Amino acid sequence: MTPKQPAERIRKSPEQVRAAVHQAVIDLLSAPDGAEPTIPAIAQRAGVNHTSIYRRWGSREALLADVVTTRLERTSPLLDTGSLRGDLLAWARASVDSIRTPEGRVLIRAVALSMPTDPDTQGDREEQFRRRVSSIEQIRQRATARGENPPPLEDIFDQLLAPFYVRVIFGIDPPATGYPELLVNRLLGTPAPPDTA
Amino acid sequence: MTPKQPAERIRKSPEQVRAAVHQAVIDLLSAPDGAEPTIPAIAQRAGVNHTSIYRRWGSREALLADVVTTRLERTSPLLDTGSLRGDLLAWARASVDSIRTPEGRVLIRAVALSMPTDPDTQGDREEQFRRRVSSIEQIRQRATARGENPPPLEDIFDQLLAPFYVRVIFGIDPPATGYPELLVNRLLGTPAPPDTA
DNA sequence: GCCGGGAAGCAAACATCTGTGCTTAGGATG
DNA sequence: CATCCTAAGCACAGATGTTTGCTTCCCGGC
Repeated sequence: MTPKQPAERIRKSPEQVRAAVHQAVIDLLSAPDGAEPTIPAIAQRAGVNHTSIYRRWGSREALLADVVTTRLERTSPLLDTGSLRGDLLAWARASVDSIRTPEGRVLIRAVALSMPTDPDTQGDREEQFRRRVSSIEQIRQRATARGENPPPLEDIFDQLLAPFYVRVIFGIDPPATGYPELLVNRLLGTPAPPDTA
Repeated sequence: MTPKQPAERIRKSPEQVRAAVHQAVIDLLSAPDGAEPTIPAIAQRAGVNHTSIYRRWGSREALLADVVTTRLERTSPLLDTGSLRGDLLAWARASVDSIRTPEGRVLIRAVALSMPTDPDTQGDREEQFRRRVSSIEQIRQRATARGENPPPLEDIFDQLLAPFYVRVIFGIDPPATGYPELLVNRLLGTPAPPDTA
């Protein structure tokens, strides 16, 4: 039996709870059987009482959404390279790098899984969708401001975003080299190479 | 209150149970909150005892997989049009039609959701994946036999399959007209238009 | 330094899901 | 037509997840 010192009984601050729970969610989504972790399991892993989670987030769905959006918003540097092609390439490269990590895959998957199908939450779904494509939208707007003529959002969605998501879902690794370039070239056409292809 | 005749107490035959349960799964996946239905809920909806489901399928995952594969295998006519482009177009049209129906969306979504992430079931995942792309593979093989030179599976996957899945997941309807043609043209190149570009 | 709001922790009730032993209907076989 | 075997239904028990009432601590303002 574990020695139980009375001093162990320290209460975590709200911020500590938040951080611990978020990390636990990521860990549990990444590591074990890939199944959606239960709230008691998350609580135990985070070392917090499960009631804290229930009271704070209310449901596992809300918790998952919170974790995912928090993490995703943290990883969007979205650098301005000065051209539409450059921006899209940078974005695609960042995405490919992301889905090469377990956490990245987990987040993408969680986004997909947390998208509800029912008409009730149509608003939520659109909100989620807009969040997910907001970087793309910014890239498009910048391009337009520059006088470039970016493809419609739907085209970028189909050709750039979709392959990432579906590969993550099916567990198909992206090609080892040149994948971002391949996708962007497909989308924009091959860029009149100055020397070689 | 519903009139409860004692004659209601009829036992369903195994085949009736199977059909009722399958239908209940589809209904529950389609209709209510889109969440994954529980076995008791499925049993109630199907009008069978939940133990019958537990004993027969063992787990909800297995049940879902059974329903999905059964349904999907039923809807794959896969006609031979005589050319790679024609076959792909037919496939894409069938897919678009499919994801315009609630049941089609539900099935796609269920496939995506049931794909496990963990390395333990790597075999299962590849099996599932192969099942899902088997029609594509057949189309490719037929094309090769004809002397045509079909694109690699991965390209078809990225450009034809991926948009369907991701649109279903995010709830984005495909363009009203010309979508299958658009995707196939992107994949194969525009087919030497006789009049205009 | 005292007080009050907010949130974490605890325990226990509550609901729900999962699984088991048993009975019995229904169909196949002889 | 009698019998056997499979699987459905029933009742109940065990496990797990969810929720609530209450206490205690931390962190502000006064």
